[in-house]
Amino acid sequence: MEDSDSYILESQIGFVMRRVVQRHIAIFFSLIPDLTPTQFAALAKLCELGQASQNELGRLTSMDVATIKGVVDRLRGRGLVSAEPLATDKRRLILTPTPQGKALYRKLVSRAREVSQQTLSPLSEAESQQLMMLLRKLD
Amino acid sequence: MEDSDSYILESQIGFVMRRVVQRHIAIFFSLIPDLTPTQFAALAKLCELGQASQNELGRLTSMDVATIKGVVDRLRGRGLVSAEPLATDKRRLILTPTPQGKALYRKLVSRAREVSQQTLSPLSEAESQQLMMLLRKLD
DNA sequence: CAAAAATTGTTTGTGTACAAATAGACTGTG
DNA sequence: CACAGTCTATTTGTACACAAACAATTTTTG
Repeated sequence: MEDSDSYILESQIGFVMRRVVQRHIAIFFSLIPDLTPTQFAALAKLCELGQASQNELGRLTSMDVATIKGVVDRLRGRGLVSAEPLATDKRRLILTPTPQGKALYRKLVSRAREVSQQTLSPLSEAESQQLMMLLRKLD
Repeated sequence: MEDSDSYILESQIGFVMRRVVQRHIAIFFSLIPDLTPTQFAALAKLCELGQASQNELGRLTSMDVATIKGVVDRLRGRGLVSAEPLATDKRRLILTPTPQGKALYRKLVSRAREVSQQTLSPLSEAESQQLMMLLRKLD
């Protein structure tokens, strides 16, 4: 019966994940103060693709239309991404990384790998793989 | 050498966690549209404690001073939490859940448990425990 | 006890994140 | 071909999240 007494906030998956994400973002910032994780994700995906519409980039990086707009605007504002409307489909805004965007990405990518590594550093290799496998199932 | 080619955004712990958190928040909202996860966390912890200063509540729920202020302001605005300065230490703002706050918490707590359960539903019991154990190490 | 240090809370500014509404452009089907 | 439905992007509003700076108040310590 004492149903409400058994709710331990600290044991809830959402609470723990929020804390782990906070730690991860702090590590990211310590190694890559230049960009936020979200901005880096958008830039990385765009560099991988070479080119994409804003909407497409949002879908591929799991960002809402409003969110990706803000992120892209900031990347454009810093000259890392250029944008122009597509002639054959006037709805779309085609994004391309600028040379500076590509250069920055190349410069940061090894540090980004380091971020993932540091985040997982309390775990063994086997544990890290286990964790990734489990998280993927919740994706 | 082709170092930058081997960065797979989708395999990075940060990216995957961001997606898992997004899914969790969506589940939370579907079952508990009344409050955000953050608001519920603050209310839950305050109900557990009976009483706390704003700063203390923030620390216990892993919220920054500015964040906890916003969250508490909204809970106060809805009459779920009451606040008054502490006589013996005029810096502190003592928070207490109102009767409505307590009632809402009691009403929602079983649904909150359901949120955690649904979030973990793609995993077996053993896998869920494994995941929680691994996440705790990253905390 | 007095000055230095620490704590609590507020404010401001930037950056996600999502819902909902809108406008313009395309696509498909009748 | 028309028009209903879909897609892309923008805008607005709300809610975290954190850094940095500030004021007021303890607490520490020399």
